Amino acid sequence: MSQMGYCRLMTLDREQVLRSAAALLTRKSTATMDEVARAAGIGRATLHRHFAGRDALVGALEDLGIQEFEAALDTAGLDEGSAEDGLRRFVAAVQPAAGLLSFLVTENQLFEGDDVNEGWNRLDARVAAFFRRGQERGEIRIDLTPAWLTEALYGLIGSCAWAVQDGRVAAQDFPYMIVELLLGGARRSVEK
Amino acid sequence: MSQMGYCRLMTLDREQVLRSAAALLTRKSTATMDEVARAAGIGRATLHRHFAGRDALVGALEDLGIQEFEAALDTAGLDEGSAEDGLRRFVAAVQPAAGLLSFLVTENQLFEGDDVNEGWNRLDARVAAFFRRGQERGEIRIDLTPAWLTEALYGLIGSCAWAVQDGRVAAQDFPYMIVELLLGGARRSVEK
DNA sequence: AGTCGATGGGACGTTGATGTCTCAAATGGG
DNA sequence: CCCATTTGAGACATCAACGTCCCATCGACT
Repeated sequence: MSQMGYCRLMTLDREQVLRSAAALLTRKSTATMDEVARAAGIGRATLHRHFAGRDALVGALEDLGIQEFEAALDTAGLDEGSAEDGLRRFVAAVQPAAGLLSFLVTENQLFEGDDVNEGWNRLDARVAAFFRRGQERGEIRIDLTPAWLTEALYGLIGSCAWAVQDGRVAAQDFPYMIVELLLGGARRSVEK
Repeated sequence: MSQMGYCRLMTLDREQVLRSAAALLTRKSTATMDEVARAAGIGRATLHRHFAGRDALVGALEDLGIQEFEAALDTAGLDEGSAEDGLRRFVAAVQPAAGLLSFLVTENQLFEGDDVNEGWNRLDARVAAFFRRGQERGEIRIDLTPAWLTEALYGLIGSCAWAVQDGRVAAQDFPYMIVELLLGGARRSVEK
């Protein structure tokens, strides 16, 4: 009747399975349930005991991604200091989850928007609000809408995550490449 | 047995089928062969007479995308005038094919890189060379590698195409949003 | 040692997409 | 007006992935 130890072990396993599934699906988004199970070192039956099906797995992955994204937003402290420093801290904090986020974004795109997880709306709103505050404080251009800047940030995170995986960008340059391009742009100006 | 819906449209050119397939797969990348056929206004059998299978269809779509991408590069005249003007012309020229390009990029990502169409390498090389020339002429920052700028351009094109499709960005702002962000960045500086 | 629960492997049946085939009907040219 | 070609629709087999189930095995706790 020792439910305590039993439950804790289960959740740990579930967490590990989720991590390895994220790592695999990040690289191969069409991976089979069997491949996911093998990658986690468990049998397909056990995988189905943890997650009712593929939808449930992707759903759990979605929750995990949203949670990590939100945690990155929280720990970054977007509003402390300049917009640039806040964004730099955020991108650095979100880097470990970048691949997962990229996977979830494309997964969401081909999902016929019935019941989208409202967590995305909350995150979008936080990021867009960050850019809007930057505009109000005169740090961010006003001719680029917060919605577009948010979308562009996601796109750059996904592109850079893929470039890192392909070896075209060094992992340590991830935050620099994204923030410098998003904020500073590629144009070489006199004062820089 | 008069099928009223189909009498009107006679021999549909392979080109037209490709166009409608591109338009559909851009929105729903997992569309069925049957859906592709219906979207083109033809039967599934006829679709198979034009393209041996799904792989052949995607391959033809790939060739079409590469061709349009290259045509955009040619008509834009990247090297005429400043890098900014060249990029602006190119993004405007590539806008009609942006959705297709986005589809092909993600399709290529989940493709286990066996025999990648070498057309992509050629296009990547041209774009990267454009950025490199901009660096040599002092117009482009040298701390952002041409490979990353190329990747970022693709990412921004895909993100903006999706944002336009979702109504978050006006179609007429497509070139402006991309070029301004990629070259100028979001930071509000004094001289701007 | 004995028991209980979890695991993994495998064997199902089901589903959805694919590719191939045939045939009737429609089209267009001669 | 007739005939060759093309088309759409449907039937059919195939295949891969999914989801479910069973059972032998293993590990942990008593």
